[in-house]
Amino acid sequence: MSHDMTMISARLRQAGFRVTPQRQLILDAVCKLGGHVTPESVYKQVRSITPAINRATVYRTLHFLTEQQILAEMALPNGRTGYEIASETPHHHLVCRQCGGAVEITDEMIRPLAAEIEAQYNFTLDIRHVTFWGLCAECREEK
Amino acid sequence: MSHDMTMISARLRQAGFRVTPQRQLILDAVCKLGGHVTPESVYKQVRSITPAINRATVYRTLHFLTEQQILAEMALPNGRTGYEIASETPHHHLVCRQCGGAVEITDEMIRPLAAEIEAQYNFTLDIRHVTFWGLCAECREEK
DNA sequence: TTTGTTATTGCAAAATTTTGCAATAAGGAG
DNA sequence: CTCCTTATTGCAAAATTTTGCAATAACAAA
Repeated sequence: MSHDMTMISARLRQAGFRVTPQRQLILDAVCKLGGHVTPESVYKQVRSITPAINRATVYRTLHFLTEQQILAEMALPNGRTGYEIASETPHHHLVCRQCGGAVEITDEMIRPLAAEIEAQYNFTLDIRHVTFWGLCAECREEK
Repeated sequence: MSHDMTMISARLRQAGFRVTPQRQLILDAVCKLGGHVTPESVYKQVRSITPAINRATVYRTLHFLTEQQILAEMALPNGRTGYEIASETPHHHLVCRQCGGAVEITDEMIRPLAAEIEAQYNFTLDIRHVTFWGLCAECREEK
């Protein structure tokens, strides 16, 4: 999953935000690294390209891009926060609290629940990413 | 929702853990404060009773009690982690990303999804607490 | 009660993340 | 191309959270 910078730039400017070199570098880094990245891994990756970036900017930009739905935030097994490129078709994770392994599940799976919540609580779900915890098959056997 | 210290003590000792004054104080504090507490609010509460406790112990104990399913961990609107007494009947939260308000939803609601995930992925869900994000009715109107 | 094992704590330092504020620079208007 | 407004960054300090290790103290067994 990659990113279309032209599209994204237009969207951001449209909304009154600015497209800075830092934001581009950070987004590139997330793509380059692929999968689930941490603020620290992004910082290191960007740093390997240029020293012209501050750690605080990485944190702030990661939050920002998440709000803009360009990235998705996710709970990592160690209790920290990870990020990934937000795909148009959202997906969710089953994380094993024993081995830390993660399995993806499709959005269709939780759609019925989303609809019910919406109807019953008049609450507009914004399920870009949900993490469920549990035990994977292997770890369960070991017990 | 309160806690039965006798019961809990037995359970912990049974599993080879120890029942220390710190753990009791922290559990008391969570109950006394009620609802969703933060590590800092627990620390302050305990401190107001006795200075005999360290901040690191609060963090470690909160984690520990969560693993023991005596507490439940939850994502707070500001991105930090909160805790609450784990009720026998688990429940989940809808958190509004605009106003930060939280609504509880019952476990029955997500049970069907849990069953499907279990069947399809052979993954034992451990849904003690799930947080869904979105927009509450009021905040949606304001847009 | 006393003793021995080892889970737990306190402490101090490191690691991670957030925040206020002045300086900088993106990008729309002229 | 130049100017202006103000969104964004860098910096430094604060706040939050985790971790290694030696000292302490639960509690099971004798």
